Amino acid sequence: MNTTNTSKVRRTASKAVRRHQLITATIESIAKNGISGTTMTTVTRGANLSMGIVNFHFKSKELLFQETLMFLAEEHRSLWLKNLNDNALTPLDKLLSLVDAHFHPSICNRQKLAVWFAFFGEAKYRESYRNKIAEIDSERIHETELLCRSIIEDGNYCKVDPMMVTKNLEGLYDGLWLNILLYPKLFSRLQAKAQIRDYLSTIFPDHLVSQTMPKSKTE
Amino acid sequence: MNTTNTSKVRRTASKAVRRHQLITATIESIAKNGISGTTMTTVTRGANLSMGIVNFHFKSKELLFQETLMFLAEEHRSLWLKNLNDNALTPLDKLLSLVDAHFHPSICNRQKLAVWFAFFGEAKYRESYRNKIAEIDSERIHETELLCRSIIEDGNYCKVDPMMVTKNLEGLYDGLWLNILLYPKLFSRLQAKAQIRDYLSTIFPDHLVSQTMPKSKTE
Amino acid sequence: MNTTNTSKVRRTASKAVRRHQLITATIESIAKNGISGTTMTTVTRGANLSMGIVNFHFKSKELLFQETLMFLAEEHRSLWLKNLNDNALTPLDKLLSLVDAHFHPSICNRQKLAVWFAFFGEAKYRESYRNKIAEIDSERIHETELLCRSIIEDGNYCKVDPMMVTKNLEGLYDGLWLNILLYPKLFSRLQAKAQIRDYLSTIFPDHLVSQTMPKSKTE
Amino acid sequence: MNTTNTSKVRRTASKAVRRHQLITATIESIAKNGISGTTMTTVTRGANLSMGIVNFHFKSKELLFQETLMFLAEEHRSLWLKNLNDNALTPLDKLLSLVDAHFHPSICNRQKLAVWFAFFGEAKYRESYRNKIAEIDSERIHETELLCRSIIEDGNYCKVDPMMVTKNLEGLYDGLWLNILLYPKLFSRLQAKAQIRDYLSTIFPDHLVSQTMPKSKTE
DNA sequence: AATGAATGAGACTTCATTCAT
DNA sequence: CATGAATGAAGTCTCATTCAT
Repeated sequence: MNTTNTSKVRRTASKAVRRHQLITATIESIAKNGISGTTMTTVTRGANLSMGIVNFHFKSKELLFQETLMFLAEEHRSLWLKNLNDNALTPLDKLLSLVDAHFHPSICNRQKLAVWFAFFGEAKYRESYRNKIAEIDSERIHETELLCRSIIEDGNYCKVDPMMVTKNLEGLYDGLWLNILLYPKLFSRLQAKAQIRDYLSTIFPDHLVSQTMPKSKTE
Repeated sequence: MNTTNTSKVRRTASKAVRRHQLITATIESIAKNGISGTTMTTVTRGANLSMGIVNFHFKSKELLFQETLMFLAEEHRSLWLKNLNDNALTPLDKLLSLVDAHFHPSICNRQKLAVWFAFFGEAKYRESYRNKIAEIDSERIHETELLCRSIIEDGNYCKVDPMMVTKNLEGLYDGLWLNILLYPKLFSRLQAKAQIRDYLSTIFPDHLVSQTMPKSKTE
Repeated sequence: MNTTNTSKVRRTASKAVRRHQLITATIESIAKNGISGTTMTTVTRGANLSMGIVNFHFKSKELLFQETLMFLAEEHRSLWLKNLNDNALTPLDKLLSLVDAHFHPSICNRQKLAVWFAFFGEAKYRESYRNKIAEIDSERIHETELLCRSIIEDGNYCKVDPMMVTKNLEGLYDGLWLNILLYPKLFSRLQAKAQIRDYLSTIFPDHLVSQTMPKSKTE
Repeated sequence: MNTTNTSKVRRTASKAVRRHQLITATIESIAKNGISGTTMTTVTRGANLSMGIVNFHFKSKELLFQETLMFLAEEHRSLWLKNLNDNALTPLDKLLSLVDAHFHPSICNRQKLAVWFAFFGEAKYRESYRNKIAEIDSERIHETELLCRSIIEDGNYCKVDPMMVTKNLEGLYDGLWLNILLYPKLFSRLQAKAQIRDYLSTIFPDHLVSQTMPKSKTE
């Protein structure tokens, strides 16, 4: 890094700051107005910047959206990845930590969920998603399967198929997210975590004791 | 191209026919172009009709979309409702039939799924969804819970919470739908059914025998 | 007339009836919705008829409007013409009768005034107006001038210019109509008649005695 | 064509300039094409600008029209108001100046008259008119009445009702405007001024000497 | 004669992008 | 780097007119 030329450093920093500022404003706007209601104006006004700036820092609205999607994906990945390499944790702890990452307040809030499903909902962004994020999903699926395999081996659950569990988990993540987004009064992230724990306790009864869901416990 | 009517013979079809024709074209267009890529032109061209006709039969694009959503919801509901009142079926059969309804080819195909998630993805249509379809969802959740209760009672599964199972099922429906939509190569409706059966066989072991998933069997 | 062929007579009658029905509906719609808010739909719905019928009885919306304008002009003309050839009346009586015709309830009501000024307001209808109605206006101006000349001669008002009076009267007709249309709370047709009488009493003091305006006298 | 700026030099004019430019173009278009023939295209093309600009500077066509009406009203008001507070003038001079303001070339020309009557002719703009301009009209009527009262007192015209004169004047303004608009060959603003002077000379014979109308004198 | 579903041109409006400042 | 006025393509909707019935 050129640490002597401060102006250049500042400029570079400024650039990253602007981009982050715009991505944040994009997330807020999509959550509030939907994808079709999100315009260059809603984004830049939300960021307190001028209209023309998006085409300067990103090349087009299209690319701004793609980078927003990437930002969410990376943010999510870095969260569930955090405890995965911690050798002090058991496979079960790691798995539960991975589950919890999906329902962490920094990920599972109405704004972010709204953006995820906004992208899921549009054919062209699904394409983007597949191109850019499939790898992250594969990685997580693979890690999950390995963890399940460890737990199965450890508990000698001969009838449990690790891939089946993995895919059920993947399904539950998305489905519970959607339910939380659609019916926030009926579904919550705490309950979602409890539900998945309940599921896992049925699959791995010797590792996890089934317990009744917490009723409106504040975290 | 218009395959049912030749060239000029297309004036003055019944109102219901036109409306259905336009709803079908809307589903096709949303699946192909996404909601934001679906215009009056894509819809009417798909139906081989003129632009102005949508505002004639529906009042606006907005209402066309709402009625399209309602159409899907009713179609889905009538399918899962079909076997629910058949007294010859056991509660388990009914529950499995309800599960299968979600993955019936007439419901769980790329076009229809694309439309469902298109509506889920836009804030304003989520509002529509809640207003119009919450009742159908409540009804299904209630019926599912009753069936679970019956099975639990019958099998004396004292540790199983019927509501927990119900909510897990609801989550799995949506989550597996999304996975099928996102990664059609990796997830299929047959596999989805098998996964849910696997889940249920863990919950209700005396009713359902766990079995390995069929590997890429064409239906 | 073919009085033996009743069906034919009825048809002919029916045609005139339809046309009148549509012209009436046009007047009502223009008064209510303005010219730009008047569509084939508002007209035909007002007449309780189907959309296509205007293009049958008139050739186009344009011609319907022109004939509506003509209808108003003829109706107006026949009213002010009525007493003009009555030899029992003095010139002054005839003049006053002509003035009163402009403020007769069948002419000077909000609906009809709205239509007159709708046509005055649009360049293309002003053209129509000039082409079709200029002659009627000339006729009335000419008659008015003759009457003024008679009264001037009779009263020996040597300083009064009959053309000046005529043009002032013509100006007052339209101007008071407009004021009635714009500010119905402040201006009324009774008051308008009184104003013009007041004006005439100043011009022809020996024929008309100046009198204070009637205050809210119901006709 | 754009005669003030050459070719490309037209970006970023001040907001007030653009607004005035568009209002002027609106007046020109309404005069030429009528209100219903005035579109965003006719206006912007007349101003040598792009279509989208109207919705940028005004919010909608509707608001452009309302501001155009206000512009005319203010322009008119500032003209007739000019001499009203000049203490060097007699009440009669003031009254005549007020009359003349209505027939000043900057006000009483075919373009402006066409726009006034376009607004008078449409129900919805009459409503606008009442909401926005009634106050200006009341102000003028009040001032006129005061002037008449002064003149009556000064000349001891005990039989003259100041309100009656005022309302006749208001009627004559509009009526003569309309005649000039409809029959420009037969009616002129000079003649209109002469007519009103003639009327006033009959009402206030000691202040104004009746004189024969000028025959086609060019100004 | 009459109907009204269907057409399609054209209106208003929105908005991503450009570019002079 | 940043601004925001300006552009113009494209979208939704209206509506006079047509024409099979």
